[in-house]
Amino acid sequence: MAKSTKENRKEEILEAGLEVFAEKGYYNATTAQVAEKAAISQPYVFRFFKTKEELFIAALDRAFERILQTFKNVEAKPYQLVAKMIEAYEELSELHPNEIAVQVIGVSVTEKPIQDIAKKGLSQIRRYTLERFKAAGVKDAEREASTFLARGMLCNISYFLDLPELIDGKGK
Amino acid sequence: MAKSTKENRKEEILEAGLEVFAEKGYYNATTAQVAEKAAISQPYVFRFFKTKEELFIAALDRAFERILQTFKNVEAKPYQLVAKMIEAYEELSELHPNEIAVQVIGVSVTEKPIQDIAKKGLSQIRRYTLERFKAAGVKDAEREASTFLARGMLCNISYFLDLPELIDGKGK
DNA sequence: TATTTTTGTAATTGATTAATCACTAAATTT
DNA sequence: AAATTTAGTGATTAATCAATTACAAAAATA
Repeated sequence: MAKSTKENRKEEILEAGLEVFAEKGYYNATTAQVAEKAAISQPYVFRFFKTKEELFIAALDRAFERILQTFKNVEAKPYQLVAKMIEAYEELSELHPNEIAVQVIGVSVTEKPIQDIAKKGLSQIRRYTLERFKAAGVKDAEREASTFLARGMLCNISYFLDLPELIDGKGK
Repeated sequence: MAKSTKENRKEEILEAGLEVFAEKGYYNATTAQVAEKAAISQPYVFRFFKTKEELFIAALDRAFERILQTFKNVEAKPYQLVAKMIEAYEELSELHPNEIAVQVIGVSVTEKPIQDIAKKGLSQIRRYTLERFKAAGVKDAEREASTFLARGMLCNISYFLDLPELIDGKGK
């Protein structure tokens, strides 16, 4: 059985944070709830993250990092690239639903340092997708990339609000 | 010069609320800031809206109501329907930027009564758009409607985050 | 085994803010 | 002009919570 190292503890708290933030949002989540989920005392959270904001940033950053990495791992022949990327996204959102929720939440938080992470995340995804589309010879790559991003965000929202009707069931 | 009737006052507070919420988000907006912008005392806000939540709901509801109405007012021949609707949306977002911001904010607030308004608003827009597209004989109307909604939401986010690069400059 | 470092908690604080209360002045009605 | 309703404010409260402090026990080290 693995011993609870320092990094290990930090990871547990981050994971607890993801859960609580996903459920309650940034402002309604309390550090006490995070602590409880991580099975430690409330003040101990601050030994690993200086502020609640810093903890949320770590969570948001992970969410964006993972989705970008997921896209980078997609291998596909040009003609099936878009389909494969959608597939990768769908897989990820089943595997890490909390990270999806945190993305939605992060976008409308007004604290500057958090907003900056959200901006960076969205920018990177958009940039990477565009490059990939271009390289695959996708027609009208600019538009396809922003539509791809847009539909992805709407999926996230639809998941977060529990409003499945927002997206069309049967894909094109 | 128009006298300040009761309805008039309520309207002023709602307008002030829209401004403050758009700038600070739901949780960071204080009723004192709303009051200041409306040039009244903080407690007086509560004579018109029982709670801060109720004020936000009124603001969010107005935002969704306006966008739906805007779409309903669009007249266009079938082949130019989509273009006209995009045009209408763009006009509206220049005319009422605060309502756009409030839509983004409303989507990730976790208070149930607020979330319900957001769900209703999105649902209605999606439903109406779909009907309209179908009636105009748009091919693959389901998909076009959700793409339309998705791109609209991404526009809102891109506006709220001040991240214009998210959407492709030159429309197709 | 004495000392220091690490891991952890209980108790407290300090700031914030929605909402209420207690009240006054001005209109309006009788 | 007395009585009542309407419009409005200053002061207060009650709750919440992020963050700090002060401490204790266990582990590691000398």
